[in-house]
Amino acid sequence: MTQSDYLCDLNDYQKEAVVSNATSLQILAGPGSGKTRALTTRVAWLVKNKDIPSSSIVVVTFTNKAAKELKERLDEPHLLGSNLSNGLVIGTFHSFCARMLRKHVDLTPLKKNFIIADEERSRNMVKAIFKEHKSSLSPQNQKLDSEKFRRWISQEKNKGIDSIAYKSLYKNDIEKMDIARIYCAYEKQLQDENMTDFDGLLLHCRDLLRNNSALVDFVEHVLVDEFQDTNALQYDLLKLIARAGEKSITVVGDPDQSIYGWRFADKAHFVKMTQDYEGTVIVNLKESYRSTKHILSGANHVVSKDDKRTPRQLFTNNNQGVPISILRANTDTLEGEMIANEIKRIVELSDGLVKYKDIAIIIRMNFLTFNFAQALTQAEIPFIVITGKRFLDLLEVKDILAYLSFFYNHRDLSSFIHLINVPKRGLGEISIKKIHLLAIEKNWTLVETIQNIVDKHPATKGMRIMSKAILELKRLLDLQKQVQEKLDKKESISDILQCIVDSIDYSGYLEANYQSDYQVKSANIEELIAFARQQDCEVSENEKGIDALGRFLESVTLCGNLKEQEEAQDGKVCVITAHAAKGLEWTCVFVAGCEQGIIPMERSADMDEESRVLYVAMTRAKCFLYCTYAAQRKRWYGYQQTVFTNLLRDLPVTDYQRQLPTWNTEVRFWVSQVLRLPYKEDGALLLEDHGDEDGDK
DNA sequence: CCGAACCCTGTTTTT
DNA sequence: CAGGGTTCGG
Repeated sequence: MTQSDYLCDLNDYQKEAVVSNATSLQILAGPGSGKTRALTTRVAWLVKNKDIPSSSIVVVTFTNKAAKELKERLDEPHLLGSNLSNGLVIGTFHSFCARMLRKHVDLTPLKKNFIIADEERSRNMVKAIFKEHKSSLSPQNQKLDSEKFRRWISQEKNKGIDSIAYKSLYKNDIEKMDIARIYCAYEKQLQDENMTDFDGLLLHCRDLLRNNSALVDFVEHVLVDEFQDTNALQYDLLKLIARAGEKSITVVGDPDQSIYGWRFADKAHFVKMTQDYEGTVIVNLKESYRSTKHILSGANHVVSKDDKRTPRQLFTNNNQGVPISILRANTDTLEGEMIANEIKRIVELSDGLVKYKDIAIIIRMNFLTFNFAQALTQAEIPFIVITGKRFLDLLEVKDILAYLSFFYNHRDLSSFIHLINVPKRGLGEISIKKIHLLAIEKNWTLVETIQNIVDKHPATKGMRIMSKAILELKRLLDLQKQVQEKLDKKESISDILQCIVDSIDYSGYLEANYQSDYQVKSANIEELIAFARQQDCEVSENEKGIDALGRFLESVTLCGNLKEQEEAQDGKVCVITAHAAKGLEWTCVFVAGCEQGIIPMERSADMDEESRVLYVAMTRAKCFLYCTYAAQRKRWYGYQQTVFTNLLRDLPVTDYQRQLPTWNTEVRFWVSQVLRLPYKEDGALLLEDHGDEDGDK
């Protein structure tokens, strides 16, 4: 078979990974070693050289962003081109599972039109259940808050233990039976409302595949991105999809970048995989193209704190660069100013090499954003804060989505509770409870129940609900019917949203309840409708109506950030958490707040993971890396003394400096080399139109 | 059922 | 200090 030209640009390690015939392959990819390139090229190779139809290839990622990026890369003509890539199954674990469950819903405990409960719903649900069961719990457990229980439940689910299994597993443990009771009640509630949560998608899908293995007959090869982030349940799922080695599996990842332990991810799955799949081949992408030697060496020092770690041989042929700048400020405000000043200096002195968009401030915790947002605003530096807050988590968006959700799934109690007093309708907890209980007793949906209450059905005799409230319920029903009609007529989701917003006079509600934020919130609603309109265009004719609504709700739950990506570049400095920054890179990076208690975080369960978080943050930098800290930081109120992080305290002296990097012709020259930008021999740069050096376009 | 007054706790990271 | 929770009085 002739070597195709798309393999030419690869280095030896990458090539070995791409063309491996192993049925079980691990690609260990350190920061900047061409992970995405190896993965996408391997997919192209499987299709083009091994004649595997693209529809038999499944690519799983953890984030929507990663899925999107892979898809875009594969669409490029020199890899697959959009023709060949079309049939690929590519998406997050959650979207893959959701797709399977919808398609084979009859084989699952879920009912048609099930919806996915996001975290807030799940939280509210557990909170309510906890409250209800509180008195019957052991004294210790009564003192805990519902959030603890939710986490325990989630943990069990991600271990693959469902409520029934949990109950029987711990039937002799009084403390754990408290959890079991809440777990079971929670699951029952989900089922009653025809819902499942994020974890449930995976768990249900596992059961589905376990009992119906033929459903994944179509799969020839499964590829997994960021494998270090897999938890036990996801690992089981992969095993089911790959039929435990019968089909081929390729995983790509980096144990050193495993920073999701708190979400039950376990990098030990790399080892487990070699045990579970005989003849697993491991390829190490040893060359890093991203950072200078100084940065790589400093980062390596940090991650090596973990003595249980297998050492790596990551090297770079990049320039030595300058030592990492470790900068101290007296207060957090001054830290912000210091960074702002340095950003200005870089942009000025780099002579066009480094622009605002090439700079990031990476932080460990979201509450630090405020500090830097303020400093950057004051310095008039354009910036964007990537909060990780999802668009759909905005209250105003949820208000409207609750209506949509309720009209889609008539058993959706949590949406009903959410929407019933937005705007105020004079129904309190008691009335809602009555409606809920009646619905359960008669096995009516909530919509049917309300209908019967309004119609004064004999069974509702004993219900004492205020006449004003009855009137409001009637109006709600009218809206529901109107929406149903629109769905039957297959009208677009955006029109339906608009109809809901108008009919409940939502802007009036916003105006009355939020004086200052009113306009922002209205704009967000506009944004939601615009997003729906965009989705409307992508839906095929025969899928309109109720199914389109289901798809819309699913995509909006599973993919929280609708807009952040595009905004990210655009000539702005980026303020971002280490977790959100994984997979990204900038010419210049400030890792801010390098203090004991912040990095490593005070009550982190796993200190080794903390060093990996810092490792990830540091390895985002290509040319310049600053680690900054403030001797005093505002905590909740008042200032607190801080100390420099232990993780960086013993960096070898050659690896850091306590001053700002110098800029001169020589520096600009090696920077242009590391960035792979065009230059002249004499060091004068050709900077016109070098385009987007991040290479992700 | 609602709002005002009061008490408490307490700052991760996110599909 | 703030935001969520609880209590109490209309």
